[in-house]
Amino acid sequence: MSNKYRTHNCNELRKEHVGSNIVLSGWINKKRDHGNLLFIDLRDNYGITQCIIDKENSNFKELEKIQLETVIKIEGKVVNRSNETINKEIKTGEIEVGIKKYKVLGTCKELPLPVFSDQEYAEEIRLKYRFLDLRRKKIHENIILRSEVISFIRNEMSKLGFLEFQTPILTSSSPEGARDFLVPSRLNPGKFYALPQAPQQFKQLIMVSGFDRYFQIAPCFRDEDARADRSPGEFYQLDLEMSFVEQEDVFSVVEELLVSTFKKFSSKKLLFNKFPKITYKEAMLKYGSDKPDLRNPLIIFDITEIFSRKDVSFEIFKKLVKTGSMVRCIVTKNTKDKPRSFFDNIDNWAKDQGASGLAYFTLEKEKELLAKGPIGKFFSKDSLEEIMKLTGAEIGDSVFLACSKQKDLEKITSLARDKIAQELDLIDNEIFAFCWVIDYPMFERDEITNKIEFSHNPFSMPQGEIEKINFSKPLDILAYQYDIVCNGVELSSGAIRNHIPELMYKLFSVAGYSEKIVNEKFSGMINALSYGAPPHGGIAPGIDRIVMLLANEKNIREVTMFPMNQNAQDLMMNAPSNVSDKQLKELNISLKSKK
RNA sequence: GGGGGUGUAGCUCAGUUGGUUAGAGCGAUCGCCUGUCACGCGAUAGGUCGAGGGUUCGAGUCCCUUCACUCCCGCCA
Repeated sequence: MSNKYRTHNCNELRKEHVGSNIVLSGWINKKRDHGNLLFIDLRDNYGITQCIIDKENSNFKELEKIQLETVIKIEGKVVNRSNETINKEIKTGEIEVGIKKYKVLGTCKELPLPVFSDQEYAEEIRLKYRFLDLRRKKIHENIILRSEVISFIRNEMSKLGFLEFQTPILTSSSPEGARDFLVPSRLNPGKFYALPQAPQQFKQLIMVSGFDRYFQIAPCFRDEDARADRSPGEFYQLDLEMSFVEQEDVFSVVEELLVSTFKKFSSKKLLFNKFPKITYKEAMLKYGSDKPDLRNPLIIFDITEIFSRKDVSFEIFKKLVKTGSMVRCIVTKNTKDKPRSFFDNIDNWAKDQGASGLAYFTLEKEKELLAKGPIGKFFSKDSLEEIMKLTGAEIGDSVFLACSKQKDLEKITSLARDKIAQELDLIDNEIFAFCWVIDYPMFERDEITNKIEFSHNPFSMPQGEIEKINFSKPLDILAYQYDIVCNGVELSSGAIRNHIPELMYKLFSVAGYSEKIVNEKFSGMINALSYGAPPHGGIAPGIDRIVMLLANEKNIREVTMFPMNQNAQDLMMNAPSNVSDKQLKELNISLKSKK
């Protein structure tokens, strides 16, 4: 493409263009002014071309004064660079453009943050001037990567026989799950739409409508507090759903897709091409978390039984165990020679995390097996042998122990597993370790209210033969509910859905919802399921997190073009903002207090 | 809602035990410089030390309150 702005882009010119007259347009990335000779690095989306002008040219004085990031058009001639002046860092580094004429296309004020630098800047300023920030190399490339990943996924999904559909953005609020974003309805005063937390019900309705395989790069809106890996407001999922499938069918589609995506867009190795399956229960025991980082070789062991032995005299733990606490431990290989500070640092760190600390000892053999460390003396030789049997620990290894009630114990051992692995540098940053976490429980008991609640998704299919499910023991019911985890990041969750209305009423009644309420809140769904629904299931991998892993970023805002800050404000667009009284009146809304 | 961290020039940061007129690099402005690619050299401008209060002869520094940003917990079916 050649027009009045350019004959080439800023990454196109090579040796073979030497001698030709060309037109380039772009931003002034950097100037190097030698007084009688001026270098200008002209930048566009594609790259950088060095342009040069000297005092013989009448434009020289003006160009010397021009601000960085001004958009200009340059007419000139491609010239060869001598060997010593070739720049191998850029693709156009063998040539430069001798400037004949130039024109300013867009002026630029003094910059609030430099564009050409690789330095890190405060997010507040980056988000306020996001359009400048996005010109910077790294984030510019991240956003391009995101585009390429999405278009690759679209293409793959299409090849796999999935059809892409859009679903409504204005929908109804649902009682389960996260806090909704609400939108007042002008035509229905006092009533509200909700933005979808996910197209969950719609995608099931698509299956009931007879479309066999659906996908969508779907925006999801949840009004919850932010984290580094969680944008406030909105995020994107690769939402997909399939009819007449079992869990394994969903797994094989998603594995194929993720393996090809990660192989295409990253040089890091996949630890498993076939993702291992870990049950929820096993994950909580061995890793203390339902999003285990399998790059980390450390495993948590339950050794509660040791503390009912007579030859163990660690009374603090023994007393706690009698009142229902458990003891779990992490074994580190060959750490007997680590300095005392290593152990104490971890102990102190655990205290900072709100735990009572991490007790530890090291297994050593002098005349006979013994435990060294502050609590070593409380363990007999036999009890140590039993611990070694339970955990696979060997002489020279150290054992870190925590004692608490199950939930706190899981949390602290999970954190400790990460912390200790970091301290010992056990995590290989150059791999992706995927796994499935399966067999989630259908229900859980709320610790505060003591009520039975859905633990994940109320629309999931319970496991086992439907006639034989024991609803009087709801906590034992498992669901066909699954997550994909990669490097400790929860990438997606999905389920085989419950397509049988009677069964759904039963499950909802366990969680305290009457048939009437279910009919009211999920009328669309429950009604649809009563008119011939196919068995179906799906999953929804998070696009932002996938790109985050591929771009090797720890913060989701580094792969999001226009993110909000932690307080869900858009500093560039000034959202949220006040609205006029007229708007409020139309919506039949009055504010309690106005600022 | 709770805990941690940060806040000093347009940007990135330094600032000792509380002690004179708060510094550096980049950027800006002006001058010098024809082969740089983080060009170099010289000069100038630029500060409510986040805000408010307190202690003190004296506060960027100590104390209290508060605000903003960020990380974490809660929350996120």
